[in-house]
Amino acid sequence: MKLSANEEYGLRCLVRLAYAGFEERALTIPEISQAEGVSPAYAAKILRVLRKGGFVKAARGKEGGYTLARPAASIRIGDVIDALGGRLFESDFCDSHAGQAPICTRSVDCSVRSLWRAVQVAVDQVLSKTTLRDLLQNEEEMNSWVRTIPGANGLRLIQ
Amino acid sequence: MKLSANEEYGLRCLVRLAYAGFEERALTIPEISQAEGVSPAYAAKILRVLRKGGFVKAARGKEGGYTLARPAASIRIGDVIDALGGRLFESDFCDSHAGQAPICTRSVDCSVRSLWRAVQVAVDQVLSKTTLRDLLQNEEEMNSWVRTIPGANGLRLIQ
DNA sequence: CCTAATCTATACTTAATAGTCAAGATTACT
DNA sequence: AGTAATCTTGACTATTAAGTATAGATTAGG
Ligand code: FES
Ligand code: FES
Repeated sequence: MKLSANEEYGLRCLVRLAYAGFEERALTIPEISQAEGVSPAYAAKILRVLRKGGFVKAARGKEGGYTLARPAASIRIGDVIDALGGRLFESDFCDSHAGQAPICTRSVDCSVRSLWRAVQVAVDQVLSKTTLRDLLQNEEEMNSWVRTIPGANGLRLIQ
Repeated sequence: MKLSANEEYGLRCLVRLAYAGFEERALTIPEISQAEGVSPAYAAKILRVLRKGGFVKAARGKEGGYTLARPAASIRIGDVIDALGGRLFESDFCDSHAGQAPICTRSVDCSVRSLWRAVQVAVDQVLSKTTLRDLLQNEEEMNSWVRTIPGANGLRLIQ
């Protein structure tokens, strides 16, 4: 249960593109690569995932580059993370972790499964209510905003 | 951001040991291995992590086996998951994902970091309030119980 | 039409996780 | 003491994720 590199870099790239969108500007792979400190080839690989997910669009050739495919406010971070790193508790998780048994021997009635669902719901609670637009604020604004998420009341962000 | 195999199997083993504990019974590696459908060698590897984490204790030799190191009610699932799979948003995550730059170029004021913290808190909200004891109920009881977690009110478990 | 700047696709290498294997150490029982 | 059942350890292999390399396709502008 760890954030993946794809999730981290992918989201950072999107935020950058959203900012560039304010000035109607496209960003090229070299630009993004340098801004995030990753290799151009790796940036390209990440951008491809974002393009296939429908979050950004690309223009080729001179004067080309990447822009958001739709307004930042309509891009749910939950969807972005799904595209970049899959779900925490995939629907086939129990099937694929059944070892040699046909399925978790407790599968008809499994409290562990119930716990994973609860964790997944808790994560979705935050991610599905956050849009790319919400990430275009400074950290402090973001901290207060996140506390207003219903179901996440009382979250304490001091770590 | 995916559950790891260690987390899944480790937690399942622990639940099994908790049930065996009701009858003051130790479970051997072959027993656990067969019950969970994984190889004995793999079960041994997982049990080792749990032992090093202080959740189970082992007795060697004939009549040996594994038992819980302390009462199920005092084993926080959050701690177990930390031992088995690390944290979602490790404290050095941003440092180790800075690419060639010394750190995320937005690091003094990063809304993405704030989001990751919020997700981590949401996960902790569930896991730190759940003990192994809570997992010793059937799935339905577990579903209702999980809804009572403060801060997770209104969670909907239908997936 | 040619060129330079750009994205695209696939294959490759490296690192991390998942899972196996084999040799050793401890204990109960006879 | 001897034996069989048990855990312990470290090294090994396989699979997946992270990151690189290279050749090709598209476009603006001269
Ligand atoms: S059904 Fe998935 S852990 Fe039991
Ligand atoms: S500081 Fe971690 S993503 Fe910006």
